[in-house]
Amino acid sequence: METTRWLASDEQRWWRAYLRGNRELDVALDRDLSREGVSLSDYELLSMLSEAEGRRLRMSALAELIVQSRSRVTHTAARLERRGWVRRTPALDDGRGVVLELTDEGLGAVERLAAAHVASVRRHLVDVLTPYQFRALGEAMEAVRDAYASDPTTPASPCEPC
Amino acid sequence: METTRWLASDEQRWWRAYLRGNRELDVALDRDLSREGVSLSDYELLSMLSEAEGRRLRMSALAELIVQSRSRVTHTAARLERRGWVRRTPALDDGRGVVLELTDEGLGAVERLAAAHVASVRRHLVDVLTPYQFRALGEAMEAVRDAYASDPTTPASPCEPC
DNA sequence: GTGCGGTAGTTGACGCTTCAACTATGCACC
DNA sequence: GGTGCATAGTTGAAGCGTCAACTACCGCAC
Repeated sequence: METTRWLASDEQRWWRAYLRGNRELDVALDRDLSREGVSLSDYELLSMLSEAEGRRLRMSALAELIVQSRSRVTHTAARLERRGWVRRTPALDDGRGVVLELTDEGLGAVERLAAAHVASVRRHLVDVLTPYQFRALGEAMEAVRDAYASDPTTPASPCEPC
Repeated sequence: METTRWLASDEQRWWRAYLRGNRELDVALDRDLSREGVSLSDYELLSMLSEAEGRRLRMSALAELIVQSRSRVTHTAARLERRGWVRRTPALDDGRGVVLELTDEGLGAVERLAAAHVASVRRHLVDVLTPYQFRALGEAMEAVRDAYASDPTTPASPCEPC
């Protein structure tokens, strides 16, 4: 057992800032969206669909895009289907697959929600940073995102040493 | 109704990077901790307690520190109490108050968890950034955090126009 | 010292997320 | 062409988080 490399005091400070800022941003965005009757994760799903070609995506592609389990996407899609915003159709090229499609009603909803959401993102994130800070934040998070993708312990890999 | 100021393409890109990177980091940290039998939010509560003077904190102080509702903290504390890691005692100076205290067993748990958690934070965040990037991330998130604190629509303010 | 509004914390019900088990299909190899 | 293993998606139960209602207490005003 090797000794732990603890965080230096600056590292600690930034890590804490990340934890708190992130949590607060999440709370604020979710609160703003919930006034419109959807959660942030509902919105993420809908907005990915709205941008997809033909406003349709495979369930698993959707799951990966929004970084959620397939099970969660199934449940969320079921809820959104009950609201008439989304429709499930079998995938033509793969008998196991399901394609989720945004209905016209769903598209209307996304468009309405998007305006509120963008304002919220601006208010709680973009506008509180200098353009330079925002860019630095974005680039750092790109590095985090890409590291995850190439992480061998990510669920995608079924067994470690193969 | 005013027209929406949409995100410019760079802004969009960084915002998306933030969303995904953040989600993936969350998933990774939570997965690593869950192997030790606790969730990230359990850990945050425990670690705040472990650093507090006398390893004790008022419920509401704890709630604010980890940016969670008092109700959630009550539930989490109840679960941790069942595991023998924390103890609830009445606050001496305020008949309404409850002080949550980390037990010796709880302290042992935090110390064990901390090593694993720090390694996880390093692996998924600190080590994938240059020191300069990490600092920029931390400073940006400090700005986000501080903006939230001074936001008049934050739950702290009981009524809007007063 | 009574009334009143505000704060601290809890509770239980409901809704969302997770997890493990399951069905069904695809794909490779013999 | 059948066996075996992987992938796609669903299901239901259990756990966690949220919300509104509730108790109990504080502190001030009168």
